[in-house]
Amino acid sequence: MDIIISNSSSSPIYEQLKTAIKQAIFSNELKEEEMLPSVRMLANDLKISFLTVKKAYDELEKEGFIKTVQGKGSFVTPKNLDLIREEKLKEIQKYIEQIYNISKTSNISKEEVIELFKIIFEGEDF
Amino acid sequence: MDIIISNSSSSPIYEQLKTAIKQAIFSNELKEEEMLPSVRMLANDLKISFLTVKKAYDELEKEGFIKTVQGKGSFVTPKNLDLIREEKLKEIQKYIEQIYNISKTSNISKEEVIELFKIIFEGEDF
DNA sequence: TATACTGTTATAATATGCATATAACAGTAA
DNA sequence: TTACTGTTATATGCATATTATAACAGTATA
Repeated sequence: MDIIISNSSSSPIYEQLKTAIKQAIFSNELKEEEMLPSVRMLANDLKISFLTVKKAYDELEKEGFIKTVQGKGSFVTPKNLDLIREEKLKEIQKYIEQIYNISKTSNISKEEVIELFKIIFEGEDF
Repeated sequence: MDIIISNSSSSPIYEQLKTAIKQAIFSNELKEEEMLPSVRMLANDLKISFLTVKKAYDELEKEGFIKTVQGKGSFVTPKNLDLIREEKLKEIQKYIEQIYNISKTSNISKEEVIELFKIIFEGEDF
């Protein structure tokens, strides 16, 4: 698993980790039931605290992506297509929120945004 | 200038201020060369610290929206707003393209994207 | 059972960002 | 001079992120 963590990034390390691991799961780089690196190993590799890794793992478990068993390790949850879809929807939602913020402060109307949507989504009706 | 600041908002007060002032500039509620409320006046009105207002003003100046002169006040920069608009439209277009790519590869329908769009843009006057 | 891995928990320390209060300083205009 | 402007310095409170350290607990295996 190739993970690059940036200290200078505005987003916290544990968030960057979560994103990287989700991507690895989506791309099947981390397969179903596969064990993730142990919190200490990964922390060591990335030169960060194991507590930060644990925080990322804890949240990934809450979101249903992995399952952790004390004494054994953390494992990729058998793929749940609905979960992946939900995740992608959240991604899209974030983009739309960014668009909303830009339009709000740039005098760009909802209709103009819709027009762009139409062009990119190829002439289908909204 | 009607500005509403929410303490419970997730975004910092100075960001909310910046957004509100940009909107006022684009809507021509604040006209070119017009003086903005003084940091202390506005801080008083909004029941916040003048340092918070100053932070917002400082960033707005860096972004080219206003110009501050010590002893006189802060003034709306004469500006080619159309140029800013064009740049922002291009930014939005890039985001929509990203959304298109995600939806295409994740079995997410155009209708679902529109639904999200509606929820986020809902009830806003443009 | 001893060991070497796993994860868990508690505590303390540090850094950063946001926001505040206060006080003093500096420029502008009447 | 007075009364507005903005500027700067210092200190405090608070939340979040991250860290180090140490001790504890479960699992697998030689």
